[in-house]
Amino acid sequence: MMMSKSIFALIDCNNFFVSCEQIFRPDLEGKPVVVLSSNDGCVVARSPEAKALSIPMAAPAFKYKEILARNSVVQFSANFELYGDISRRITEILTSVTPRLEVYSIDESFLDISQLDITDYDAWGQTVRDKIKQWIGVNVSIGVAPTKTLAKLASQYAKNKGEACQYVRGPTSHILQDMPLEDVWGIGRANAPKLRSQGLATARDLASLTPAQGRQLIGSVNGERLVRELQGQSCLPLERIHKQQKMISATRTFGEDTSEPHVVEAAMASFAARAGYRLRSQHQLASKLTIFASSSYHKPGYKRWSRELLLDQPTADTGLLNALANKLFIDLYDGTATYHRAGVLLENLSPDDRLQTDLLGKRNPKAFDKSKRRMQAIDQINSKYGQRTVHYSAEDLAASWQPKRNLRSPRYTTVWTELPKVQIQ
DNA sequence: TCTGGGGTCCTAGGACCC
DNA sequence: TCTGGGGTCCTAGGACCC
Repeated sequence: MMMSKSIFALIDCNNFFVSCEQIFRPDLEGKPVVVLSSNDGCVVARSPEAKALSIPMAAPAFKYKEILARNSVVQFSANFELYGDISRRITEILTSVTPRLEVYSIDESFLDISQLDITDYDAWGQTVRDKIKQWIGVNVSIGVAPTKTLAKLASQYAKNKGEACQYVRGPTSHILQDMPLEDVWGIGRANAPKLRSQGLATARDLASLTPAQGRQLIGSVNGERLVRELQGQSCLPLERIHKQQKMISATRTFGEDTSEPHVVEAAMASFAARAGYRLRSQHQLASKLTIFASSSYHKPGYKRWSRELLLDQPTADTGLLNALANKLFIDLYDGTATYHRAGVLLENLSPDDRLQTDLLGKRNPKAFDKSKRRMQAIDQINSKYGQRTVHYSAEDLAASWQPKRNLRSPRYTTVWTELPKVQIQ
């Protein structure tokens, strides 16, 4: 039997967060623009003009204050409501290209295009790019190859060259020779120097290893898979089925450090509410709850505290999560620490459609149904009238922990009061 | 003064069991 | 000298991704 050869396309949005901001601010086209992480701490997206100023990815904004000011770099606080909505619209277009699609991250999707009748990948890529540019206003770079790892590499190359699409047929492509091994998907900070010390330098060098050497040098099955993928042998299938998440977390660095227990308690209550909401929207229950708090990693005496709890009955009830998180915090609080960051983690997730009854009879289906209805009511009200219309009073104990995002743009597409205004003259 | 947030997977090693 | 061996399960921590 002939196996048809797989062909993947990776569609990668260029400077995605910055591109989203520029959709509604065309006046910023061609200008240096950056988007900052929570608390306006780090640079997480840069326009080409900002990259040209040698502002690195993840640069702490305060260290680059001078450069940002001197070059009139326009700065935004991250606006994830907006980016998520733009991302969803791009996914819609890609789904019309082929339903065989994997949304890999907010700004990247893999398509399985093996079954599409394409004779000229460059022309096909150009069409897809033009459509997304015209309908959404975001530029993408596209890589086409027989494996996901090669498609990643190809799109990276296209982006660097300012081209719409790059096709990589296999490991002998010159593109592998020009690509430093640091840029290969799966080679990170720890492995790159190790490989360099072995005399390896490029993607081509990695592709010339045997799978066994890959396993030995990079470690574990990942190393073996990575080498095979670079050689053109597809090991990473398209993951179409929406996988259930294994963990849900809500964590924040505070707007200002605090020693006040009630401030941290308010934060924990908000984290529990946020995590609980996300748990319910995925129709899951959690039976492990962890809270943590830490001092600043960048100050001497960095310390991290955590407490965890296994529930004998899985839940998605914010009220309960809240109460338990608070109990854990009272146990954790030592009265002397200065807290910089904290969070709530939910694990041991299971589907919420059936509540397993246990032999000891600890589980109470009636209480479970009541909680479920209560949470549904709260979620419905909040989705109709806006986030936090109904919330737990513990969240109101303090607001000073909330991260600063003074430079956030309007949520143009998801909040009525923040719609773009059009002026007709 | 000021350094993000949210994930996944893998492995080593300890606990435990027979 | 020498102290069983083999299996499973769980967790912590590392490495990676965007």
